[in-house]
Amino acid sequence: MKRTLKDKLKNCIGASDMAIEEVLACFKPVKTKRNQIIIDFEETCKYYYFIEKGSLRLYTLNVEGKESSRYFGFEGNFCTALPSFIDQQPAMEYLQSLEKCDLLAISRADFFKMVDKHGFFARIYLEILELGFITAQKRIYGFQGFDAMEKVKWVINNQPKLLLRISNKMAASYLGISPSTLSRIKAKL
Amino acid sequence: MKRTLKDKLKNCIGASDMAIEEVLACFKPVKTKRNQIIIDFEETCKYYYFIEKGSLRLYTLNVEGKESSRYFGFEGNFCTALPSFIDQQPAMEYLQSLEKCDLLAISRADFFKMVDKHGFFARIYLEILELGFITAQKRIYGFQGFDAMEKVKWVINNQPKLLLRISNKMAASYLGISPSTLSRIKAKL
DNA sequence: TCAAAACGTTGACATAGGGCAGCGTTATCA
DNA sequence: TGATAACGCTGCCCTATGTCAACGTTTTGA
Repeated sequence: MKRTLKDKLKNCIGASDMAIEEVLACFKPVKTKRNQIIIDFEETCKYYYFIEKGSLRLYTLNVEGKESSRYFGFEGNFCTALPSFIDQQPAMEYLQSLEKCDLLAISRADFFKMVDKHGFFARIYLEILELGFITAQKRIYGFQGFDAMEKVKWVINNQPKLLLRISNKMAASYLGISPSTLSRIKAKL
Repeated sequence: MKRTLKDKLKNCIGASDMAIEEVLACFKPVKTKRNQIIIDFEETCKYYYFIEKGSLRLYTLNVEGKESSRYFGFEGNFCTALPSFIDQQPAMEYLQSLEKCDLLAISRADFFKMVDKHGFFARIYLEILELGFITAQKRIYGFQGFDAMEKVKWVINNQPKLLLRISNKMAASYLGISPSTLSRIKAKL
């Protein structure tokens, strides 16, 4: 049930068995259906999720109702509407399951309690932030001023799993191009 | 000389005068000319900079030599090629002064020493990362699938100082539109 | 297991915005 | 402070990509 998360924690330097058990105990199992909205647009995010099985997507809708995806999470990833989780404002985005998922949820209070109490968990949080920041910067540079073809190539190089596991429609909304354009580009390569 | 930084540190909760002095002592003054390259493309970033006076820009060049800007820092901001500072890879971007600047530089070693030693400084680092992450996410959502006009409006709302202090050319390279388009849009508003 | 809905692909068409050039204004630094 | 270079604005033209529609295929869940 918590196999994947436990393995992940065990790989941390300086994490005693007892500390790991204490952290693990904070995570409660949550099962979702396919296409279930886990965090709604107006909602304030209360949990951090770990994906034991399945996949999640973070996306938002612009004024005309067009989707824009910013993150896809798979087995072994942490995932939540982080800006909202951090400063407790309405998420202004959706967290959605793409398949049936086995998630593990930790409440915000428990999360920051563990961050304060256990150095190894604080380091996990720091690494999530560092990695999130770096990925976002790369994506900004990787997309800015490139045409559709180059963006697709960028994703193939930087997140090869993505185009394989995600529908065309969603990948297009991640790339910021229309599904037809993505389809045409795929045909050329 | 370190007036602005000192004031900033004094506003931190749980920062004793002694701890503040110890942190301050790690920052060495650096003066720059206008348009000086502070971190070069291939360089690995060794310092974190605090801006006492002046302004900085982070940008990169794509294959065709086109500029893409991702951050503008002003008085009171911290600024560095953070991805490179974190994982000690070549920056793949430039840090440039936009005016004569008074900077304060802390070495990577000292920086992380202070993060480990002083809770209040660790919190500053965490806040930089959290804010950087949140800003990057907002920018991704704010730019994705919007036309040039809407992007300009977005920046006016979210970073009002930017268009006032930055040249058209650089603002355009931040927005991912051409200077001519930015010019035309400004004429309409 | 099958009907209905969602999705992917492709063609025709429309358009936002890029590139370039010319001109006047502003900024730079020797 | 003045010569030179950089910048901002605007008109013209052109291309990449969005929109829409049609059609066949795949997926879904009752």
